[in-house]
Amino acid sequence: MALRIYNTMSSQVEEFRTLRDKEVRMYACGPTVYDYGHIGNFRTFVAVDMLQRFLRQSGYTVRLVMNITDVDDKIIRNAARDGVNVQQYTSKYEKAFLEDAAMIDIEQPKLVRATEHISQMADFVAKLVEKGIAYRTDDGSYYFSIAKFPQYGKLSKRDFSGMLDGARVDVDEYDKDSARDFALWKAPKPGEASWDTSIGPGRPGWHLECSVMSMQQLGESFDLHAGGEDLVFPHHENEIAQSESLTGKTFARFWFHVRFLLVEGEKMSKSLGNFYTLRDLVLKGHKPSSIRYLLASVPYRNQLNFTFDGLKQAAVSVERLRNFRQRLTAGNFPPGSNPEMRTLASETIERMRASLDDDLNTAQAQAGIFEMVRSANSALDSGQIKKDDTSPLLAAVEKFDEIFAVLNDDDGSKMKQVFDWAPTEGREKDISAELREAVQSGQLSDADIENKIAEMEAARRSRNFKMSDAVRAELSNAGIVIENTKDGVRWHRK
RNA sequence: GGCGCGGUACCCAAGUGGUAAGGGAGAGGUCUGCAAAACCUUUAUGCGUCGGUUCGAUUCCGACCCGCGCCUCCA
Repeated sequence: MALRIYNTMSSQVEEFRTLRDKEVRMYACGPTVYDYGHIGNFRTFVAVDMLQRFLRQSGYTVRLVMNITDVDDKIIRNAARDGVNVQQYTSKYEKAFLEDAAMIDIEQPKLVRATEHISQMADFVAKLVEKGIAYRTDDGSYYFSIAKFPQYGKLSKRDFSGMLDGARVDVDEYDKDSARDFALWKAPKPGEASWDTSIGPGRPGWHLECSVMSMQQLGESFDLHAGGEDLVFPHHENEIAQSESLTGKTFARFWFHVRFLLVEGEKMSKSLGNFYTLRDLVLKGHKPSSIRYLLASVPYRNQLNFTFDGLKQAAVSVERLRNFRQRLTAGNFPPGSNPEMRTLASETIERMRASLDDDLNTAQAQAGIFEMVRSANSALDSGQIKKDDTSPLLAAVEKFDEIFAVLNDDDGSKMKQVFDWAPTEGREKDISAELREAVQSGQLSDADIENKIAEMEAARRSRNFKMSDAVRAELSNAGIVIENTKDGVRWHRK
């Protein structure tokens, strides 16, 4: 069995194959850093992250490159509005993006920035001009002539043959030859960022950076190119046109596109009031792990309906997995082993792998781990788990978390970062009671908590339940949950 | 209008030509000083509607209804 994955280019699920044996070279279209990232952005990035993680788990070496678009119309406009230069403007949001990505455990890829590749982009345009594929207009802009690339439209399955007729107009026109020709390079406008290059002053068109940087980092042909579904056209179509007409080689073999999500059943938009950045959700008191879990729980090609109810459900699901892991690590078990548990663990690992091999069916992989958790909890209750059984079961949990990455119990410290950030943007008023509580629970050190628990246990031994309940309530208010079990006290942060 | 995706229980959401995974929520129970965790039972004769193919369809085909996406540098 091997990974089978949907390829937008062929419109079908294909067996994933690499150009170089066990090495995967992939490129993901990253953020345009003009604002804080929203959960739609992060759905895509989480999906790419899980793909990357699963490829590693499957034995591949993965080289993932992601671009940061740090110059475009919105950036130029907003920077001007704020009275800062482009670099000052984007560095703030790039930093925020990286913090956010780390908050939901996205492994940081190799990052490349558009503004650091301006001269390479200009050279790229010059080569296209030499080949007669690109042309310059009188204002100093450069366009790609789609008439010179007959396969144009092959990714998005569009027929541009009608458009090609329009390309017969006089090349000396001021404007584009054809309405569909796209800008490779934009001539400078007053007050806009501009670079002096071998092809003249100006700034790059959006599509160019991805062609230039991906090929520089990964070679003229590489394995997989990823992004949100909206990028299929025109962005990725244009990247293919530029790249393949220059090299004559297949640009990327697999095209991986993540479907847009819905929020409370509707398209996320500012006008509908259902537009949320990652930080908005944390301010409301939601844990990063809940957010990641929810984003990860619907297979990437399906529409995901992101709801606050779903976020609560995700938190409970994560809690269930964490509790299970804690039961296994903290419990005392009699020596020996129960062969059924070893079988259960290996079957679960196999099932998760098969599910993910099937075009990253994350929902099925989750079903697999939960079925194991129920069976094993049942065995735990009836004392059928022996000392040697914990490690295979925990290994299955680890396999799951290598991909899903939601079991690390560090939500408190991550939420603290957002808590500390809020006042710097005048958003103190948006800090919810839930966030305050979560941050508070992070204030108590493990040692503080252990001391309180010792106090409580002493009270319970002397059957001073009033005292015991008081300590429980105190810890509960501080965001700490105490569980008394026959194997002793377990605790965790809410 | 063109191209594409989807409609599964109270909610989220897999899946299959042979009779519906998983999670949450609800109800009942076991355990329990309290609390929590966990387990057991239970909740879709039903998978948008109507036809068709088939021994048999939720799964294939057709029509229709509804939702969504791209066609505008929104992931």
